[in-house]
Amino acid sequence: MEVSNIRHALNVKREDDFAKWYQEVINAADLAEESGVRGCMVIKPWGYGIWERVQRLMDDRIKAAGIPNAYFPLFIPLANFEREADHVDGFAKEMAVVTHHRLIADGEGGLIPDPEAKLEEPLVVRPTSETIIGDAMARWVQSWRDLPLMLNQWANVVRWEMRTRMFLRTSEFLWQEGHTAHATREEALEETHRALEMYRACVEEDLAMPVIAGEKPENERFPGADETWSIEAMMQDGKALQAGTSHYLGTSFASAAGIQYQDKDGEHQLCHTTSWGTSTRMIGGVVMTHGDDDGLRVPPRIAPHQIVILPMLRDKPEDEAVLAYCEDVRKSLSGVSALGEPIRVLLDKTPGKAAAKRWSWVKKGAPVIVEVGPRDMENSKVAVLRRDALWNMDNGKPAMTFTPRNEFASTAAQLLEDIQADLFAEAKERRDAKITRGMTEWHDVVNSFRKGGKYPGWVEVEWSKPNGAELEAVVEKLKAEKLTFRNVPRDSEPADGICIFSGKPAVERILVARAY
RNA sequence: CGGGGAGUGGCGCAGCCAGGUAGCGCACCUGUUUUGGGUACAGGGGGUCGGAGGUUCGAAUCCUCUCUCCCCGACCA
Repeated sequence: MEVSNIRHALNVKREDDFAKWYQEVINAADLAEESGVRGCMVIKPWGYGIWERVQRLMDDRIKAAGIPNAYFPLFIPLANFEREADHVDGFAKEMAVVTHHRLIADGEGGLIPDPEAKLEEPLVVRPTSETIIGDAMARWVQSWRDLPLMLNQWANVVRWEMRTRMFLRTSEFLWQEGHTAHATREEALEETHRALEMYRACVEEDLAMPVIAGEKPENERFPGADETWSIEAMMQDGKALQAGTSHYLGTSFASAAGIQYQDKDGEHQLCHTTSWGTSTRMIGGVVMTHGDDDGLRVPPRIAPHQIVILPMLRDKPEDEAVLAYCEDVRKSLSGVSALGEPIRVLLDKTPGKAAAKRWSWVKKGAPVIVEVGPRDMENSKVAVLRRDALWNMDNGKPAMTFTPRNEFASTAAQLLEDIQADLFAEAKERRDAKITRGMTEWHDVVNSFRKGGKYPGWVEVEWSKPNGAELEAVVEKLKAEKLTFRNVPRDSEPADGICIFSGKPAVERILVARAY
């Protein structure tokens, strides 16, 4: 299919070593780097710019749902976690704790925490904010008129993970956490689903990453939640990535924090709460969904620069004219909107060889690269390179299209919309081809993962949704094959067969996959 | 935390086993060359070898401790 003389921008190909390729893209695209602090990364401008775009688009959706932002403390009193037993069980093993508030010299040129300055009560660096936001909600909710109470926070959180991976699992990460309190279970569930749907829309429409929304089985629930829902994306190696979660917390957190209200009859009632979050992990998902052997491909909606204009400067007198021509091209785009927003154009005047700059933008994944040389100027044209269709398969060279300059401005919006749509379609097609349905024997599932090639994808099976010891046994069975349950797809067909694990009548269909 | 691997100029690596103050490719700087485009040649700048301690006349090379990263496992919204 692919001509062999293509000289790709990366040294590692996806099919040769996916993990190494992932690292290389993050490097080559200038997204982030190691910080020297265990499990923590430095997010570089291009990576952070993408995050800011994601943040903006998600925040718009949250605000459109009528949920305002607020900010709560980074430090949470230890005692807060002791109130909800399941919650503390879930997070105890991975909490960073502040125990002192002062340093003193150790006498050997170093510094140590001052034993005299030990905190009465240790403070936990938030791994999530249910407990501290719950405190506030308890104060803020008195009457049924105060409900629903809906809040969102953009923040950093810390979870002391054993093994970290850039963007996918870092000790500190950036995220958004929504927290709501409602009068009834029905309203809280409705909010849980509204948040889930908001995530699905944002990730599919903005990040161009196809996901499957559904409910997590009991063993995968958020600590303390009654129901956990997720959106699951398939990476190019067939593994699953949880890209967002939404939880119905029942009344357990309300009970722990005392979030209650007086209803119209004057009776005290516990609130039903929800929480939901998405994080910088989504950036890792974008890399593993849209990246290729030449680096990253950023979907136009989340690209900090959608079009990069590259003047072919050669330290010659005509450089000035080329630059002026590029300025004109940029100006011609200034009134143009694409995908509902003013188009974002960068004229890259930084010194350096034009060819090297071109490849750096290819690796970063700018959706459209426009090259302009003296000859283009002479012909009133621009050379357009689509990052999502980089190569001319006939000659193995970059697929440049020479477009009349006045035509380019009028077609740019459509071009970006096409790229956004094509990236999504490509990812969706790849994913759908890798989901297997209809298996009724467990050993067939095992074989499909063992022998189904390098990247076997997912399998959807029917099961009887057991709990307790029976569920544990099933989870162990999965574990033995390095498999996990992902979710029960929201819109899957009803079950009509038997449980693949027990042979009992099945009650639903559930996705099984290897996961990040 | 268990097993394995690795940390040498910006990036990728060699040197280490048989210790004598560092080398290659890319990138970078200067000049020339080339000019529908990841050109070529010549010259040049930059590192004290993750960190600390030890052995030694002398350590990137040997020993001890420690930090960090990668892979597998365990663990994990």
